[in-house]
Amino acid sequence: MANVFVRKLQSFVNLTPAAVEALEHASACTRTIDGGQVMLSEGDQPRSAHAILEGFACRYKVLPGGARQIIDFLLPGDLVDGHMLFMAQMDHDVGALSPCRVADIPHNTLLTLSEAHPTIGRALWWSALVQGSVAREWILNNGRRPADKRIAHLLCELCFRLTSIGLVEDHRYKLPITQTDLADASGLSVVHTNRVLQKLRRTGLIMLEGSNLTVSDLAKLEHFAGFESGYLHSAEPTQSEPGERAAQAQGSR
Amino acid sequence: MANVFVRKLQSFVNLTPAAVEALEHASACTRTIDGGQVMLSEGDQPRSAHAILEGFACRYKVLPGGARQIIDFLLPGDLVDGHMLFMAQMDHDVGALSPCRVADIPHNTLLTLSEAHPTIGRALWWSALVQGSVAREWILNNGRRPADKRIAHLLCELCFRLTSIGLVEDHRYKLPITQTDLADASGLSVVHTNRVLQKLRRTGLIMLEGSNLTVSDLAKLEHFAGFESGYLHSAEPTQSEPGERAAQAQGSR
DNA sequence: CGTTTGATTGACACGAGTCAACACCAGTGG
DNA sequence: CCACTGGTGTTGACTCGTGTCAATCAAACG
Repeated sequence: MANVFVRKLQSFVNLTPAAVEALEHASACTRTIDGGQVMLSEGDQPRSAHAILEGFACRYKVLPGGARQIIDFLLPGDLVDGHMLFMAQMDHDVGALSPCRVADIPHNTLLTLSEAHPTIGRALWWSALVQGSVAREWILNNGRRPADKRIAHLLCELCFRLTSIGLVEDHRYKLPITQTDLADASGLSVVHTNRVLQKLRRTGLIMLEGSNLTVSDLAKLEHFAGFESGYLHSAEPTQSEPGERAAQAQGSR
Repeated sequence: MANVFVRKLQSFVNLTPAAVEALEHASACTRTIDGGQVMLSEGDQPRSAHAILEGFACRYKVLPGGARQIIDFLLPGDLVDGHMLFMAQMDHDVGALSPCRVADIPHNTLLTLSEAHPTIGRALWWSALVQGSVAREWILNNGRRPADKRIAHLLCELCFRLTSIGLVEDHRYKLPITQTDLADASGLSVVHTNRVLQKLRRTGLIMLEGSNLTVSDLAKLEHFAGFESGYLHSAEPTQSEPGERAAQAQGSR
């Protein structure tokens, strides 16, 4: 019933019904953003927090030379700038990869809610911890895995995260991401990324038609990539009932 | 007067005198660990939090093949496992790089203190946010900077962080870190790390005698590495009085 | 003294980057 | 309706940064 954002927080911490309703109410004010648009820039001092309800976005940093490194992908349910509740200014950019619908929640509101409902504050805190954990895994992935496993691992992570919000259907999910994005996320060049993807397809580990990715044998891909979902600290153990969750996700607009 | 850990939290959030005293009291129970020892392993479920008071440590993850990636360096004042207040189990290892003195603070105590002194909870939260921010910068550094700038950037970060706790004296600081560690942190091989270090020395950017690193012209090194301290979200702007801070640090055992 | 750990070298191999075309498609506008 | 455009994917040829292997050295240590 609640929106993806609230449901995700719920999966972290057991929110009281009152807290859920308050959050739901607070995140009612939404806004859409075109794909390719910049949502937040380095140095920004937003006065409200943003949660993604629909669409894909990403954090990234840009080097003087123009090189870009994607730091994290932001999926429906993710809190974009929770850290801005306390920090002075953004230390990275956030851009929409596809058209996005985001909820705007004023910092005041969020802070007030956190005091009224301690579970909310804890959920936000937890969210920050998980994002940190994911970032650490990315350091490992980009630092010590060869290109093919690196990209495979990234795809596994996306698959896992999308599954938990019911966006994977029949082993297939939409990836509104260009090969350039994939390259910038894994620290490779576009050309090499292209070749690696071809190899993954030839090997039968993935199937790509346009922006639709099919992973017929997830276990095989995960084994190849050395993927273990522990670092995502998801509430549900690996063996959850994806059906039920998916149904829930579909149900809420 | 307070210990490094408390002082660092203070630099994040303005703790009340009562909070400072409570924290100081809570972190009075210390313990020493030999260099090279493992402090925490993946899967551990510690019942107390650990703060480093003296010595160097690092977070790292290990791949099945044996490859190791260092995720972060832990310096005096750093909270090692703040995330374990909420998470089920460690998703990475922590090892001491040099003999360390660490404070053990039971989770119960820390949680109780957080409720009694809201500023403490906020300081811990902030600490998690900063660690996340640092991790994101590492992703950029290891993903998009060439080997020489990568290592230079790492050295800049260490210099900056050590300066803020008064461990840099006369442009020189102790680096109890082997080239293997440096390699594992920057995602390079030991051999190449060695050659890069030689180049940095030849260029006059750094001076290495044993484990003592001297950076005579910090501005030059920072410029070369493209280092900007913003991501460390340090309270003090770049132009602080290192003299005073250093004196403080020396004073407190 | 042997032993061990860390630093250093050289030779060589290979993964990944770069450059430059070209193909394909969706818009877009004349 | 078709030419033109820009973005994305795909290729090939070539270069170059890093990794690997193996040997040597230096310092620390029992």
